[in-house]
Amino acid sequence: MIYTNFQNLVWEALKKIPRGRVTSYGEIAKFIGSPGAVRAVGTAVGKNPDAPRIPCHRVVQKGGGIGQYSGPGGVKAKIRMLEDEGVAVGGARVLDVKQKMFFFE
DNA sequence: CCAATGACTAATC
DNA sequence: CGATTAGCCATTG
Repeated sequence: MIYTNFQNLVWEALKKIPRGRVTSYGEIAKFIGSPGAVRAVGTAVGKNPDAPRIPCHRVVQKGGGIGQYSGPGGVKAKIRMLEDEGVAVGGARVLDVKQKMFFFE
């Protein structure tokens, strides 16, 4: 399986997210040069090989919503990993999202 | 090339 | 707050 360039860009962006921080699909889309391709970004993230180097669980919805997670454990595991990294999560939502949200440079 | 799909977002109800 | 609708774009068959 050969991955597309779009997917590589998305995963490159994911690797830049520091531990204990989260980002939104929209930010990634903007960073890779396609501000409106949030749907495509979500699809690309979901197809990632789930390698340890790609922290796909640090990607949440713009308003702080957890969103989805295709890995083992689903959304539940995603929340757990975030909390484990120091991101406070209440229900299916990041509490201090404005503070934890990471923006690419 | 056309149609369907999906880890999104914003607007409405 | 949850459900629905409509736009959005890259990928896939």
